[in-house]
Amino acid sequence: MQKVDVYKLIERMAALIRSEERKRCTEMGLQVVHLQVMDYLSRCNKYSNTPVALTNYLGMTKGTVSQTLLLLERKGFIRKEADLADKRMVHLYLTEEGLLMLSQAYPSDLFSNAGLFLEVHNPDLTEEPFISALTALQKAHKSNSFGLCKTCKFFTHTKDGFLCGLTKETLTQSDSEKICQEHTLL
Amino acid sequence: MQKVDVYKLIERMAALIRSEERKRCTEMGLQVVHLQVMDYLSRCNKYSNTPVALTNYLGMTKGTVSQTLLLLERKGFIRKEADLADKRMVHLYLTEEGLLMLSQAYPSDLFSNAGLFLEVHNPDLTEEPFISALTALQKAHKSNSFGLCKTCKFFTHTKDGFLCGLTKETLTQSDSEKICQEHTLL
DNA sequence: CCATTTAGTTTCGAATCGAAACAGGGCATA
DNA sequence: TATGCCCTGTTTCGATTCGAAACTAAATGG
Repeated sequence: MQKVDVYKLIERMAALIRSEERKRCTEMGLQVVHLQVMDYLSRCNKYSNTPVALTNYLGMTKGTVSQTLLLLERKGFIRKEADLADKRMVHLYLTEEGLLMLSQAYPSDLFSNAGLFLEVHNPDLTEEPFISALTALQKAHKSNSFGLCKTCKFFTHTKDGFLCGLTKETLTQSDSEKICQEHTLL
Repeated sequence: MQKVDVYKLIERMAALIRSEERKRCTEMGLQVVHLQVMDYLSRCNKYSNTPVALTNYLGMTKGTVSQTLLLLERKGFIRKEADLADKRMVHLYLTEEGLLMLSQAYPSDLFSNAGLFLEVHNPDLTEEPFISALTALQKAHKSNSFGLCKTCKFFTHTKDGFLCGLTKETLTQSDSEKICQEHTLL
């Protein structure tokens, strides 16, 4: 089998998801980028909630990201906080309103319905092939892979929890399941 | 296993693909929507190359699609042709320049590199789980599923080829492997 | 034959988007 | 400590996207 075909299938799924997202966003008076930003902020860890990380994640220019963040802040969906150590940096947080809006605009019923179909028609389907496909894609992606913290090569177990080998900080269970901009495979 | 998690993985792949697409488009002086439109036109069949189909496929309003098409036409990437039977309808075609631009902007090396990784690290990976996931997503998607012609319930085999049960027209091999806006499962 | 639906365009104002210039903090090195 | 470079983020500009709504014209269906 041509392994490229797998990604054709994934692209088609991505197109369907995108279309659903767009319709949702239009109903809520949002742009698709807004949803992407808020979704990212809800799933990234404390090292990755900065405008630069967003710039890399979305593949846009920093000027554009700056504009979008300005608007989201005006609308009250996100909040900026200066970094105490490095005064150049800014950390972004979803507000209560932002979280609410995200939960309404996110097409979770599309996924849960599709999940139900799978449950019924393909009960022995496992996550493994999808994890393999994601890992391969992350490796092929030239810039950052934006993977989950716990799948990073700097992630280690210690006697009382988890540790990031890059920042030497201890991590909580929740930290370890979030997206990190420093994520590196192998 | 929660089958919803499969779609979390797919979403992450979609985000990586999107980011790569955006960077490619920026380099080529395109908007992401332009690539999406041209990619769709290169993969849809003769029933589905109209502005309305694009509107449904992308989930945008028809006014926006009309604008985008105007620009792509000005740039010489697409060509419009009036439908002979129904004078309200317009058919869209990629020009030579459009095809060339598409082949340059499309992140095919990302997919072929990822495919190579899979070839090496997961040689017994099959397409089946991905097909199942796509089918489930198409069923869960409220509006059109935009699937391949040959997976449609109106698609039938005849003694000298293929037939669309909806239009009663015979189909070529190439037709049967393209995206159709009338695609219906089951 | 007339009302309704459908395909597509036009117009408007807000927002996106990339490019480029800018401000200012960190940091290395001389 | 001073200089220069890199990094993070903002601002400004003009072209384009985007949705909403009004519009034209062709098909459809009583």
